[in-house]
Amino acid sequence: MPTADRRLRPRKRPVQRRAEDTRDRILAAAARVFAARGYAGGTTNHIAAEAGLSVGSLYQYYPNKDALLAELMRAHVAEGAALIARRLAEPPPAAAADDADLAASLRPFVDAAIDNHRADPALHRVLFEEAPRPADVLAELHALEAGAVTAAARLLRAHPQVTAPDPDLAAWFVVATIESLTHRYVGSPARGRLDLDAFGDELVRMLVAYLSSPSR
Amino acid sequence: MPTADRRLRPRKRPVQRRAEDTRDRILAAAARVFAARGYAGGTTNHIAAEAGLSVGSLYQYYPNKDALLAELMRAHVAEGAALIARRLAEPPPAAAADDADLAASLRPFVDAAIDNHRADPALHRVLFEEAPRPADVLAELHALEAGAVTAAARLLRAHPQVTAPDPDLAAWFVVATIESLTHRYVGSPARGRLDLDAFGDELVRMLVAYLSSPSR
DNA sequence: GCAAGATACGAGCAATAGCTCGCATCCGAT
DNA sequence: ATCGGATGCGAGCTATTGCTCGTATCTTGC
Repeated sequence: MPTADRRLRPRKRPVQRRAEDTRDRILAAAARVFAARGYAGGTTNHIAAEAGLSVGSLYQYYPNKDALLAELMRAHVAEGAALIARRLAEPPPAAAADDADLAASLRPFVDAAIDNHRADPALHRVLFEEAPRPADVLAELHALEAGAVTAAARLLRAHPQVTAPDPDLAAWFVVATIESLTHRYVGSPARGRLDLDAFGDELVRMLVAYLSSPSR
Repeated sequence: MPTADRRLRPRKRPVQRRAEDTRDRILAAAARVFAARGYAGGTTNHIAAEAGLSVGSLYQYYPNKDALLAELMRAHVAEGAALIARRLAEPPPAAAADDADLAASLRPFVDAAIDNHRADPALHRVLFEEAPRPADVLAELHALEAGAVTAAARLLRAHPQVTAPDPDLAAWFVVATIESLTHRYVGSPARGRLDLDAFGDELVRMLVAYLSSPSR
């Protein structure tokens, strides 16, 4: 059983170039091992071996197994945030009809979600489902989601064809739907019958229909 | 590390009344312990203690830890199947407009999903996210989902106001959306701001909008 | 009341995990 | 060239886990 609460941050700052490489090698190895063997099955000895190092070296840079996991989570979350920021920064394609406009606005969110899952679905699953998530990482995650919901709500308010009476609620639904369905899609047998682009198209279609349906 | 592949079925059929009670007590204790401490953290000794028994007794009825998990999964899946069957058997409320009709048809699926998650979200999470899922249970799960998709597709074809060009694809989206969003909802901080009924209503609204949106 | 099987017990075994620590090796500043 | 700190090593300690097995207790049919 892992020793629970210690520093989850690296125990030592590398000062030589060599050490920095080592640090990265360990983290990369951890990603591969966790993805392949799961959290419980991915032992620190496996990770060290995969990195071509001894356990001792591993523990010079990471105080315990959970620290490795936390670092991977942080990296993945940061990458996700960067991904969506980049997508949003892209100039939106010229708008045509109203619906097309809304669809174009939603597309960056969908594409970002797809990108974030496509890279390494197995690792993603281990990080955000199987593994125990330390409180601070969970908080970071929720903050990220809250940010996305806020951004989505602002976007919905700016689009006149959005008929949802409560944009905040609708925004939560939009974000949750994108995240959840993408996640489910990549780990589903349905993937065989439907390629990623078609999936994204259909997802956008559903959201547009939901948001611009005649109000009640 | 758990011994991987052995019989996952109980090792001994109880013949006395007392034993049957014991079997049930063990399973109930396992549910509580797994829900509270996760899969890895829920040890067989914990479970035995929680059941007020010794480990030896536990192993008279379940050959190993994974068998307990498999049994819980089977029970949960069976309950889910029963739940949806019951909901579908209920006489649908009298139809009004077309949209209301479609909404009424979708409602049983949504309610069944909500029921299935509401009972014990923590256990549900452990069973279907954290824990290793044996192949046969996974297959059973996929079969259940495939069945739901088929039923949904049939339903969609029968509803004239459904504009989706590909009912099979739409059916997958409907089932995936219901399952995933419900799952996400029960384990989300958003739950505070939105009660279950309102959630179900909004979910149905989204699906109706998606399915009956003007075709493109 | 009694035998025989069913049930329950729990100390302890074997396996394996996370992690330490004393020592070897390497690198860079002087 | 050398010296000191940074880096790397890996046998092995400690803790814990899943699980066994010999024994004790209870139930039931006669």
